[in-house]
This record gives sequence, C-alpha cells and structure tokens, in this order.
Amino acid sequence: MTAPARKETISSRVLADLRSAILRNELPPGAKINLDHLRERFDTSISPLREALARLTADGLVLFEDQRGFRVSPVSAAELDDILEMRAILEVAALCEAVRHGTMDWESNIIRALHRLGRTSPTNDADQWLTSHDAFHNALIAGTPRMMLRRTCAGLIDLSRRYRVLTGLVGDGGDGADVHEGIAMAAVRRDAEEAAQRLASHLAAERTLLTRSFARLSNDR
Amino acid sequence: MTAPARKETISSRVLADLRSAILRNELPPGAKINLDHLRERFDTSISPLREALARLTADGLVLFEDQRGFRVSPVSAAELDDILEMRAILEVAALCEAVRHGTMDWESNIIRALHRLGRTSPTNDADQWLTSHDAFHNALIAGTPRMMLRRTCAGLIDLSRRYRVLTGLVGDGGDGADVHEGIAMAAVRRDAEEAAQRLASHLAAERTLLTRSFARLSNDR
DNA sequence: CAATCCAGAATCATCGATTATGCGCGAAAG
DNA sequence: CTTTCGCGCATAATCGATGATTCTGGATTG
Repeated sequence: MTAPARKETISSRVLADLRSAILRNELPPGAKINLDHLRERFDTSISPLREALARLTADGLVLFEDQRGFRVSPVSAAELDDILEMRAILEVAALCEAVRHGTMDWESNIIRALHRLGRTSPTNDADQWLTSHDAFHNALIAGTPRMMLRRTCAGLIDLSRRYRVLTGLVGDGGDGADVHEGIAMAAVRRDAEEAAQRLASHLAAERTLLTRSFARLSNDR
Repeated sequence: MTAPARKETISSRVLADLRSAILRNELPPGAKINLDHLRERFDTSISPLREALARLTADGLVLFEDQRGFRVSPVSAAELDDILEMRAILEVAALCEAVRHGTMDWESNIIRALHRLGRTSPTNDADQWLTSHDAFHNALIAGTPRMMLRRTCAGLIDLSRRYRVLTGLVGDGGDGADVHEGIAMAAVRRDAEEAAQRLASHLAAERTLLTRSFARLSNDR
C-alpha cells in the first residue's frame, strides 16, 4: 500500500473545504476572512482554522497580514496576465516532457479525462465542467516525472479557475472543433511538437478571451 | 508611507527564524520536526509555531503529514534537477522581461548587488557569499512587473541554496572571469539577447556542478 | 467644515491544558 | 526464530480562555 490510510486532521478537512469554497468564488476575491464566522461554520476552534488558512497561502488563494488576519486573494488584470503567461511557459514545457516520459497510464488517463470533459455540459453544470476541464489539463502534464513542474502547473490551473467563474467564461469560447481532442490525440500519438503547438494556441486563445472578459467586467464596475 | 509599520506577530518572527535555519541547513533536510523542542527554543507556544510551519510549506521547505507533524523537506537528485530546470526556464524569461521593463532603480540595484557579491569572500564567509549571490540573482529579475514570476523565481533560488550548502559548493566553480559581471553588464546595457544567453549558460554550469557534487555526496553515504 | 482624538467594540494572536493518535518495545503465539 | 498483538509513552492536534491590537464612529478642536 502506498497510503497508510491515516485519519484526516480537522485542519486538512477545513483546508479542502476552504479551497473549494474559494475556487467556486463562494468566498469572493478580496473578501476579508472573519475567523469567528468561519470557526462557527466549520464547527471547530481557531487553531485548525488558522492553520488551514496559513496552508492556503501556499497556493496564493489567501493572503495574510500581521495583526490583520487573512483575506481571500484579490483578482486583478495583472495577476490574470501573470498566471496565463506562466501557464503558457510551464504547461507547454510540461506537456513536452510528458510526451517523452508518459506511461500508458498517463495516456489512458488523458483519454478518460477527455471523455468526461466531452460528456459534461458547460451550460448545464458549469461547476462540473470547470472541474473536468482543469482535470483534463492536469492529466496532460501528469506524465512528466518532475513533481515540481506538475505541482506548479496545478497551482496555476487552480488560480485560473476563479477568473473563469468570475467572468462566466465556462466552455471553450466556441473554438469550433474540439481543441482538447486535438491536443489529446497529438499527445497520445507522442507528437510533442504538434501537441505543444496546439496546447500553446489553446492557452493563447483562453488568454485573449479571459483578458477581454475580465477587462469588461472591471469596467462595468 | 507604504508600510503602516505593524507590529510583527510571533508567528512571523518564528517563520523568519525557521526559514533561515532551514536554508543554512541547521535544520537538516529530512529532519523530523519536534514541536515541543522548537516551542522551547523559540520560547513560545504551539499555535504560532504550527502556523509558521504551515506557512513554510508554501516555499517547499517543510512538509506536513496528517497526524505525523512536520519535517524539513528532504533533498534529492530529482528535486535538484527539477529546481534547476525550472530556474533555467523561468529565470531567463524573467530576466528578458526585466531588461524590457526595468527602471533605473532596477539597474542600480543590480550594480550594487554585483559589487557586494564581488566584495564577499566565498571561502571566508560562505554564508554571506551565498546570501549575496542569491541577492544578485534576485536583483536581476526584480525588474519584471510580474510579481508572480518574481516570487516563483525567488522561491526556486531559496530552494537551490540548501544544495549549495550541502555540497559545499560556495563560489562560482572557478568559472574564470566573472560571469556575474557579464550578465549584469548585458542587462544594464539592455541587451536582452546577450543577458539571457549569459544567464542561461551560468545556470547550466551551476547545474552541471551541483548535480555532479550532489551525486558524489549521495554515493559517499 | 475638516482633521484629530479617544472610548468601546470587534477581531486577531497567543497561551496552557486537554484529548487523540501514532510509535516502540516487550510478551505471547505460531 | 519470526510475526502479531497490545500496552504505555512520546508526540501531535485541538480546545476554550485570555491578552493585544486594530477598527469604528462620534465628540472635540482648530
């Protein structure tokens, strides 16, 4: 066994719940986090709550300031651009590595993620679609042996999600034929060049759309 | 004023001390962290200590496992390779951005960091040399407006440090003429191509040296 | 009218004690 | 002789209470 099946700490449970709440923008970007309210909501005491929040700062989802507590990381056009620039660099690099080193498990997980993504309706269940979409991107890069690269990309993909929720940009922007399928096929075919190319342009398209939508959103307020 | 001069929390003080202790390998890689001992050492209670450790997981310097507490992240050839690969990608990209966007402050901080590095003896005060060296690398990329890129690179530079301490690889590996000066001059001259080229080959050299030294170290034990 | 100051309230940070869990070791079983 | 079990100890995790700091809003002053 690889997992000794340890009992989860309260801190870890709260961590997972909080992350999910933030990623779904239930705790909106920039919001002040009131420890007492959350303590009550999670029916626990301050210590595990603070610990969970401290751990969330690792992902960039929460900010901490001495004597002023925690708040949900705000969103900004600058951060959005940073995120997508870094994804463009790292995710493409990771995919190339994955194509070189991926096992059959990697391949099949891509196929599975692609299928699930295809079977999810962006309009019907937005939340589920986002989850499937992010899972697909993670599946693509899962083949690289570089754990650090995987984790960093995963973090960036998480950060992207809030912007999609915020702008309501769920579903590929009517890109026409399924872009994801093209990436997946090239990857499984072990065509690194082609896969990288397609992923890069998919990310570029996402970047244009998200940036534009977010700018519009900011202006409207 | 930009800084309201808030009083530092105990948690933050402990965080800084712990980070420094880990980066100097005073708390060696892989070491189990005993909460009671550290609590006594820092003359505080468990809560701020746990919080500081939780925050340190953000940098990858500390690992946490449910019901088993914290330990210093272990070192490995694989992680070393990951770190240096990501530095090669991100730091070069960041430098290019910095050359494009850097202000005069950025330039002068590079010159200053270079000077300090030159005036520090690797053999005489190894710790100080490492600090100056890392500061120089951070100064190079400080010009990019992308905060996320800066932070990520800074984290990677921190992670590298432990390997240098561990292998005793302090000082440029007798690279001959001062490599750092070459990078700095190209950067200040706003020659992105040349600066990137020089930084890339500096990092490549560091990679070869560190990888070899670390492998030797691992074999000897 | 604007800026400053000062309670009092709200909130954060820390502590010491308590509970829960995992680990090591020796005894018992096979 | 090896494996398994269970007890007791070391340690981690959590709690509720207390001490500090910041924030708020209204009175005061220039």
